[in-house]
Parts: sequence; C-alpha cells; structure tokens
Amino acid sequence: MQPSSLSGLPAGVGEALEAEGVAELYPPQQAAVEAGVVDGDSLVAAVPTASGKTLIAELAMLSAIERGGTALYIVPLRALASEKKTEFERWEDHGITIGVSTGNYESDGEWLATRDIIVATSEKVDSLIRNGAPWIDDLTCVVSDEVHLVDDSHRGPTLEVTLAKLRKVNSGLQTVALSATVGNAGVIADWLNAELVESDWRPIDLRTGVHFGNAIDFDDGSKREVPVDRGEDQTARLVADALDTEEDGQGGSSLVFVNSRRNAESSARKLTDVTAPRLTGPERDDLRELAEEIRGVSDTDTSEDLADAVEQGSAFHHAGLASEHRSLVEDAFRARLIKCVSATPTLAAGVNTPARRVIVRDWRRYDGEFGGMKPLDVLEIHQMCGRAGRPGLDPYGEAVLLANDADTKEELFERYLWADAEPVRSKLAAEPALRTHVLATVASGFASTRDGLLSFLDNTLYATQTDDEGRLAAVTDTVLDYLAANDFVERERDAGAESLAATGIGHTVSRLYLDPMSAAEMIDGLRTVATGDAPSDVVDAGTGTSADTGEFIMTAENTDDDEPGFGTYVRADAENGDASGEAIDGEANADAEDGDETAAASSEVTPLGIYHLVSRTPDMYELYLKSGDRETYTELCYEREKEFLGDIPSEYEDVRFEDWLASLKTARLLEDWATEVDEDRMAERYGVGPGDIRGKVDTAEWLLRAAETLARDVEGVDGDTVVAVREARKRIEYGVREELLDLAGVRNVGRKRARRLFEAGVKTRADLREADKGTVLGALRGRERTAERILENAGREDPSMDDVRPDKSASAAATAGSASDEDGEGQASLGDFR
DNA sequence: TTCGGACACCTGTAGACAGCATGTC
DNA sequence: CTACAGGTGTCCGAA
Repeated sequence: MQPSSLSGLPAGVGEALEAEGVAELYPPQQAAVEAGVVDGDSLVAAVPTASGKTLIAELAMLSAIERGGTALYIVPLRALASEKKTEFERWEDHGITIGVSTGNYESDGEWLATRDIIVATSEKVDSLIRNGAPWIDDLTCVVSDEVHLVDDSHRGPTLEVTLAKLRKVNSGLQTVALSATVGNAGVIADWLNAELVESDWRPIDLRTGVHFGNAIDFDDGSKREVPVDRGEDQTARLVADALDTEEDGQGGSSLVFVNSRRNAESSARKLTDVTAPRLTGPERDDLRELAEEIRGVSDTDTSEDLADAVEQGSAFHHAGLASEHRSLVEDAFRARLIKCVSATPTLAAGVNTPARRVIVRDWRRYDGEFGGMKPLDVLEIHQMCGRAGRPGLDPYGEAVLLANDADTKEELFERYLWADAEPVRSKLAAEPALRTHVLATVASGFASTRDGLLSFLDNTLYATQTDDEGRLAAVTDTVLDYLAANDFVERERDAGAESLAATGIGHTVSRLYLDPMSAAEMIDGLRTVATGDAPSDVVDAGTGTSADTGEFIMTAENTDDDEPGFGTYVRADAENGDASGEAIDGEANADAEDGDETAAASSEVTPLGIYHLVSRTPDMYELYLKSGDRETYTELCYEREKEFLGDIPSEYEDVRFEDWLASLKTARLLEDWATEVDEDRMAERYGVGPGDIRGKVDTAEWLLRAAETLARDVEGVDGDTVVAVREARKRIEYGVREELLDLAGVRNVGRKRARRLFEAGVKTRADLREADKGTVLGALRGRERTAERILENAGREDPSMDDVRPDKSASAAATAGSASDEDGEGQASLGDFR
C-alpha cells in the first residue's frame, strides 16, 4: 500500500511521504489503515519501538484535520513533546499548525486553540481540563503515546483518567493508543473501544542474545564469537567489538544499560579506554569543543566527570545530569560523535537514541520495597533492547544481555528473550491516585454525586479489567472521607442520594494541580503560624508512647471527623499532645488567643520553615538520608526547632521522624540555594547531581507558588505569613539572599550579577537608576552592552555607556564580595539570614 | 620507611509530571 | 527473609 493511494489525507501528504522515502507502508501501518485509522476509527497499535508507530498517529491526525477536526498528541515526557513537535513540523508546509503545551513550555504566539495538532504531556492535558481550556471539547482525535505507561503506579492513573475524561467530553472521539508490545493489548483495546493491531514486525532486523564466555548466542540460533581474555572487562570487549565491526563505512556505537548512576559514571570512565584510541583527529576536536560546552552547563563534579569522559568519546547519562547535559549527550550520540553511552534506564524511555548495539549489563536493580535486587520487568528489558538498530544507518541492531555463568545465560533467555512482556494493569485503585483524581473529577463537574463519580470511574481501564467490583468504590469512599474532612469537598446525604461539590478551596487545589494531601499539609502548617501554635516542644519524648497517646488526645475535630483509615493529616499528630494538655488543634484557634509561651516563638516565619513545609509534602520527591545524615539533621532539627511549622514527630517514631529529616535535608538544600551557595558545593554537600538540584528548586518554586495562593485564599492565615511565603518563593526563584531580591528582579540580573552589584554598593533597583555608571560598569566586569541593558531595564533614562570607564574599585569590591561569599559559605554562616 | 597488591569490609542504590509569567553568565 | 558492585581501609610482604 502506497501513501499516495490513501484517501482522506490533506493534499500532498501522501506524495510528501513518498518523497521522504516511504514508498510502501509497513505491514503494521497497513493493518492500521485497514482497521480504519484514516477514517476516524479508534485503534490500539501494540508494536515494537521504531516500527513506524508515529506514522500511524500522523495518518490518524492528518486525516482528522482534513475532516475539519483537531488532534491532541499525548506524550509521557516533556522531552518527547519537543521531539514530536519537531517531527510534526514538517507538515507545516501543508498548512498544518503545531502547538506544544507542557509545564515549562507553551507555544508562543497564537493561542493553542488555533492549532491543528497540540502536543502535550498527560499531566498538562489533565491540568488543561481542570482549568477549562476551551479547545478541549473540540477535539476529534487524540493520540496517546506509550499508553502501556498506564501501568505506572505514580503517573499511570493520570493518563487513564485523562483519556476517560476526553472521551466523555467528546463523543465519537477517535482514540489512537500507541503501545509497546505488552501481554494484554486486547484489554486496552476493549477499554478504548478500539480495533487492535498487534505485531512483532520491525523494519530493521533486531537480534537479541546473551553473551557468556567467548560468544554471543542469539535467539535465532546464530552465534558471534567475541572472546574475552582473562581479566578483560566483558562490557568493554563488546563495545570494542561493535566499534571494530564496520558497516556502512563506520563502526557501530553502543548503549550500555546499568542499574545505578554511579555504575553509569564508572562504566563510562572505563570505556574511555575503548573509545579514545578509536577516535579520528576531527572527532577529537569536536569532542573537546563539546566537553567545553558541557563544563559550561554547570561547574559540579558530575559535569566535570562527564566532560572528561566525553572528550574521549564515551559518556554517561542519568537523571542527575542537568537537562542541557542530557540533550548535549543525546545529540552527540545521534551524530555518532560519542561512541558509547552508559546509561540508567532514563534513556530507554526517553527520546530516541538508537545504537547499533545495546548492552544490558545489569538486569537487576535495587528495590527497597522488594528488599534487595529485583529483576527488571520484561517490558523494560524489551524497551532497552528496542533501542538497537538505527533506521537508515544500521543494517541490523543487536541487543546483548551479559551473563557470568551458564546458568544465568539460561535464565536470561527464559526470563527475557523468550518471554512475552507482562500484562498492563491499572493502578488507579490506590489512595494517592484517587485522592487527586476524585477531587478533580468533582471539581471540574464530571460528577456531582457519589453514584455519578463511580459511574464515571467505570470508564477507566481499572473498571474494565478488575474482578473486584467493590474495591474501587471502597477506596473512593475512603478518599471522599478524606477530602470532606479537609474541606475540599462538601457532601450532602439526602434521600438516599449523596451529592458532592467541591468547596472553593477544593477548586483551587484541583486547579493548582496539587495532591490534596500536599494542600492539606500546607494549609495546616500555614495556619499553625497564625494561631501562634508553633512547635513549642520537640515532642514529649518521655511522656507517653506514641501508641497510646492517640486515645486520650481527642480534640473536638478529631472526634467529629477523624475516622480510622484515612486522613493522616487531619490531625495525625495526636502523639504530640503531652500531659500538659496544651491545645494543639490547629482549627480550634478561635480559643487560642490565650496564646501562651508559644505565641512569641511563632511570630517569626523563616524561609527554612516554609521550605520544610513544602518539602514534606507528597508532591516533593524525597532526598535520601545517607549515613551520618541522620545525626546531622537531627542536630539541625533541634538547633532550629522554632522555625518549623507544625509539629515535629517524635524521635522515637522511627519512620515518620526519618521522613521528616529527609524533608529537612531538602529544605536545607533549598535554603542553601536561597543563600547563594554554589552549585558544586551543594552537589557535594547533598550527594546529588546538578539535575537533582535544579529539579528540587523547580518543584519548590511550583509548590511555593501554590502555597502562596493557598495562604491567600484560605481562612486563618494572616497577611504577614502570605508575605513571608512570597518572599521565600522569590528567593528560590532567583536563588539569592533577601538583600538581593530587589536587584535580582531586574531583567538580565541573576544571582551572580546581583551579588556583584550589591558588593559594589549598588543595592537596589533605585540605586541602578542613580548610581555612578563607572561603578555599575566596573561591577559588571566592563561589559558595556550588558550594563546598558540592565540600566534600561531598571528604568534609567540615559542608559548609554558611551565614554564611561569601569570603576576599578567597584570591580574589586564586586569580586572580593562574591569571593568572600563563597569562602564564607561554610557551616558557620548557615542559617545566617536576615 | 614506603609502596603496591590482595582482600575484607562498608556503603549506597532509577525515574521527573504540574503553575505562572517572562528572561541567566 | 532476600544483592551486589564499587570504593575504601587494612594488612602483608617486598623493595
């Protein structure tokens, strides 16, 4: 079947595809067409990676647009959104417009509503529905990429609920779901009421095998001799073998999958011995340039180590890297400049980075819940293997698993190579997932009664595949109790039917895209300030055990609302009530004017306190406590106990206290960021990479903004607290101490420049308008253009720097200032803000 | 005394979405 | 209840 023979596509599209080299549709694509994908019929395509799934989606979307509709393409990662956008942009010549919408990026210019194709992450789509984006109910075609991710316990439910909502709002919506080959694609098709196209067909041959001893045994029965000398590294030998086997005039690149960041880094370092000697002169030059670029991204050890490896043609890739690092590595690998990448599973699920040979070195990974090394899922291994073979570059792809002994070799064959991927199972019926989605579903009007809610949930994958009818309802009821107890939802039970409505704050929480539990925690903490009910005591270690105190501390609110089994945060800290009988109820502040000794202590809200509040929320990913950290942070906890909002769990309550300390570690990281501590210092102090730091800061910024909104909207939080939250947020946003906030707000002035200006005596935006130009120029290291732009942005009437000479002393002050700042950033100055 | 190698013990463990309003060195 | 690779420290013998 030729593209140009297809009807229903915009004019010229078929021909354009043929011009791209698509002379004939691949068998799965043809099957998709026969199943009606260009006629608006829904479809589930469960086919291997790189076998033309995207084209199936394009055919669906383009034909839908030709019929006058619009299409939405849902991706699981932000990075994939931009990848797909770039891919689809080739249709702009045919009058198709593309828009992207993700958390950190939105197509500029025209509004998304005018776009034919919108690419967005599943969370963003969910959020757009919650916020009532007008174009959502005009969609005629939705594509869900990597739909097998509904199996993911954290993010799967979002995709599931979002698809259900889209289908409810748009009757007759064409749903095209693209999936990896999974055990039960048929169930997904049933759920979506779609045709199923399932196939193992691949455009490039993929051979998978296991290496043990002196050869790779492939699953097709063939063998390739790759002898490993004694003492020689197995991985290195296989990478060398691929590089030394020329196809198409070039050696093949390799992708090595390992199970930890550290292993990725050390593997990359070791493999430089293989890659470095095989580089050509020009490659060496390009790599040196790339290494410089990498060093420029961040001055952490991670960045330096990466640059060192890249210089020699090898690289590592994991989530500790800054996103710029990652894309530099990915691009250079695709450009065949980097010969080998050692990666954690990030790369298997991420953007397209194919290699001639994929080496799966580690097939087990540590899992705390499991209690040891857990074998990876078949699906995960298949995804990794699927990265082998670059279309158009390699005549074939090879995926090799490594075994140390014959038994392991057998096991790998049976467990992975000959096995089908696991079935996908919905994870919707879990409290954290439903907490969020039940609230959103009620808040955005998809259900107004308990029955309506349950019948909406009946449209999810969970409902189509479960045997246990009652479970979803049971969890839903638990969650409703929680939401009602926290005043996010109002329920009225009259005449048998139970009606549901989101409260004002419930709507806000839903729109802010917060986990309701995060919101409850933040509201609770913020109210503590207003009531003067700050933690007065780091818990009554001696008075009463946590096990039994809960019984005699029943506050008014507890007796009313606190039913067992939910609402950990309603007033979960009963153990904090000690024999003194102090009023600990946050809500009961009507009678709290009788502020005792705690009132004075609580009047001061510090950034650390606020950072801890958002850090202990379930929306903030936890930082590990390493050995020695427990001690460090316990100490910090006592030192600064007055600053924390809400109660501190007892030290004897192991798990909760550990969690609390882990949040404290995050909070201190944020405080460091807001006190201008250098990135490399922070990386060292917290044992994280630049990517982690930026991730934390980013999440904190989001949560702090949400906290600010909540503080404003909710009753019982005073104005000073709102201001304190705003300031704490701004300090995270700019990464500066308080005194630089004004300066850093000026465009083109970041944390570094603000500090230099400040040390030179230019301390405010107003100073910028009045200050001696020589001083400004000196502080900015004589950069005239920069100085002019900054003065202009500060509102100065005559920003011109013509004939201005940089003031030497200003320059010296600026340098000395920032230098001493760095030096003085030891522990002594920690916590020194004002 | 110093150095290097073998070996025992210790340590630490993958990933990354959202809001909102514009711009870092 | 469960692992394991890499890094670090220790001990020994040789130079």
